[in-house]
Amino acid sequence: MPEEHAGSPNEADRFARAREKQSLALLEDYVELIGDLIAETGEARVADIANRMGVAQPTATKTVARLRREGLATSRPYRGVFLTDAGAALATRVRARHHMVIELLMAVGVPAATAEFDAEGIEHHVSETTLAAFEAFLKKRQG
Amino acid sequence: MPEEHAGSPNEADRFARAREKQSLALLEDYVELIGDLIAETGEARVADIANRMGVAQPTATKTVARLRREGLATSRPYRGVFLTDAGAALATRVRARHHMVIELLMAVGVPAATAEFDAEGIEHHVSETTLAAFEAFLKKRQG
DNA sequence: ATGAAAATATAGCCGCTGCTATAGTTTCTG
DNA sequence: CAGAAACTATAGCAGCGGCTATATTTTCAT
Repeated sequence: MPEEHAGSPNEADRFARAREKQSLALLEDYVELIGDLIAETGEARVADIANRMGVAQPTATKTVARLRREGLATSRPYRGVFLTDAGAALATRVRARHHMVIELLMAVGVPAATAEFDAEGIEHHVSETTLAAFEAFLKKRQG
Repeated sequence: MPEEHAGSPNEADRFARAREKQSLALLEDYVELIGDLIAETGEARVADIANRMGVAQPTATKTVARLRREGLATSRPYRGVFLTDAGAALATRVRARHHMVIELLMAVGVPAATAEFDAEGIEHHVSETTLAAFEAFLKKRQG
């Protein structure tokens, strides 16, 4: 018989889930940003990605390599970066969730600038269930 | 003159802030957990910490060493772990924020179990400003 | 009090995400 | 079209946070 100390849903599981979400967070940010760059300027160059992410250029290069390994992007040396179908689909989902989090935060009274800052970290940990709840809350409130 | 492409508050700054928050997240989790263990059982042993965090024992040992380096905890070999004043103060703040996030999520319609899961990752990215907004929202709604 | 069990520490491995320095390509310009 | 500038890739370093395997210490029972 296990102990089941504090929080109801197994504490270790909660932490494990948070760790897992975190490992995907960076990929989600990159995919969203690459999608934005392509939409804005027609292409996503490593230098632009690095600049917008606020990291050194080799860091961006390395992460793009990981995106390739994960099947989210393609790229040829000295050329731009492109999203695969999976990458584009992820970008779309991530962008929608990002905006929803910002809207929810503002709806409960968080100033816009703060909402944009905090959303950057929060979004990656919002589950489908929570996202649906946010959507319903916003709809009821202003719909 | 900088470009200022997409999001209003400098995008790179947002990412930098999220990375910084993330680097503190693990320490916050450990400090909160150690405080809980001491409150519940009178002491925090490495084995218990590892078990509750869902990691292997050497991982917990290593992180406790980091807590010591950061001035948040003390420990002597083969003995329990204790919080410094700074560690205890952090634990209190973290616990309060954690509960506030769960309450806010439930207040906007997220099921309790989901709220507890998602809060584990979300809490670390909630700023003081956002926390205050949550508090005001809850007060107005049910106070 | 001694030997077994439990707890902790140490060593050494891995991948990720940063970084700087430098080499190699492409692109632009005079 | 050649040299400079800009961009990208590669090499190599560091810290973090996982892991397993193993050594050490403490605790518990006989």
